[in-house]
Amino acid sequence: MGKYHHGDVRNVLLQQAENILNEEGPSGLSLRRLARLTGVSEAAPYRHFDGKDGILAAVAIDAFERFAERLENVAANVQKHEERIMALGAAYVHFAVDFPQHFRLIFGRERPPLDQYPELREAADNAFDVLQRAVTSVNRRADMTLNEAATAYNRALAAWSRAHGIAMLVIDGMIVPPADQELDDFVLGLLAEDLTAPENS
Amino acid sequence: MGKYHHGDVRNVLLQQAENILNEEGPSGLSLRRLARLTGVSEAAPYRHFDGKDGILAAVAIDAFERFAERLENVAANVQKHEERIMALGAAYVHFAVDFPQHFRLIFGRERPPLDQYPELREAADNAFDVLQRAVTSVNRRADMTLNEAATAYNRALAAWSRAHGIAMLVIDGMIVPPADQELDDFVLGLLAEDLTAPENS
DNA sequence: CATTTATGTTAACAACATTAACATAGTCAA
DNA sequence: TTGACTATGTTAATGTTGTTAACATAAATG
Repeated sequence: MGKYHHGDVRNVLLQQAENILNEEGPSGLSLRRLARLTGVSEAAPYRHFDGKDGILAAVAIDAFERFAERLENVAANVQKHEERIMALGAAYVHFAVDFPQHFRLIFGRERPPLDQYPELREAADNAFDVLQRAVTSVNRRADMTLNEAATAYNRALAAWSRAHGIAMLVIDGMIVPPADQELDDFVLGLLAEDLTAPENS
Repeated sequence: MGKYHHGDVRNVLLQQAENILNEEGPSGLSLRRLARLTGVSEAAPYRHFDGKDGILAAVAIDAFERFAERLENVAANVQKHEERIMALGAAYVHFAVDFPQHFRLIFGRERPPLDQYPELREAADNAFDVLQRAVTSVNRRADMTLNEAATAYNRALAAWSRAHGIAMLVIDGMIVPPADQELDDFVLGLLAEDLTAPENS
């Protein structure tokens, strides 16, 4: 009775899952509803994914890849070290603003456990490697002292956490970027603030 | 048959809910299990809370209050402006590390909508006011130019987002604070990094 | 062509949030 | 005190969820 091979059911499910996720977040994504919307029986998704976590993992992998791609592009196109750090931070936040649910998924606790999905772990490691490499590359020289290396590492962490904090607070609506300014400029301004500088900047 | 008035059921439920939340996060908190663990019927919680969101709201209010309390203490006890910003950032992260689930609850998307729980909104506003006020108080002088005021505001945002980013990445396990260093010192170091400074700091 | 595998189905299960219908303890006015 | 009202408890029901089992058929493979 049922139609078989309506096309690439797996991809249709995945695409539909991304749509739902974008609008309602991971908790609003119900497997049964997903199946219904896709026009397939309620148990069909289990033939293509390892349950709900499996679908979330697939979406997260996709998100990690797009995320890494963007960062790589930016890192490759900005030569000067300081500028590259800044540009990466801006791109980081920009991605979060463009795909807030995906961003939350890859960082939040609804992300399926990395050790249960090797491809997910790989995608995650790759994205963070891109980030870390791009930030520390210039600093990592053979003749660095231990202290200098530690400093370079701290810089990477500082840059990363700043971008992450801005991203989170913006997509949570706690920080509202000014309407009369480009998002990137706003982010660059925040990243460049030096809290130890005198007050009259 | 059933015992009535086992004591303060509302508070027992709330306490139990906090326990469960600490161990398993908001998704692991099931109303029915909560009721069972509390030794009360499965519908009883609905007499004391507005469903699951109601319980989460109550927990979140509690968390906001503890959070604000800590920040207020720190702000009141540190006089120098730069030092206060830093100390607040450290306290911010420290709270997140001490109560990761509560921190996630008050910032994440599982937090019940503020406009449905006025007390929750009040608690949230209060916490952020404490933060904002403590960071900008010294800068906000009557004779400030518009530009100076904007700068002060940006500083507050920068401080906030940095602390938030560190907090998030640490409790998500993406950043692992060195074991041989006090958490506060580690955080202070990251907060003080100036990304625009020359590389050999 | 026969068999195996991939992919679909329906039906069932247990857990969940929520609500309705009902019962009793505590409170308070008459 | 008594009688009504309210607060707080109960059980039972509804509808949704994730997941699995039992079954059916298309596609691939020998």
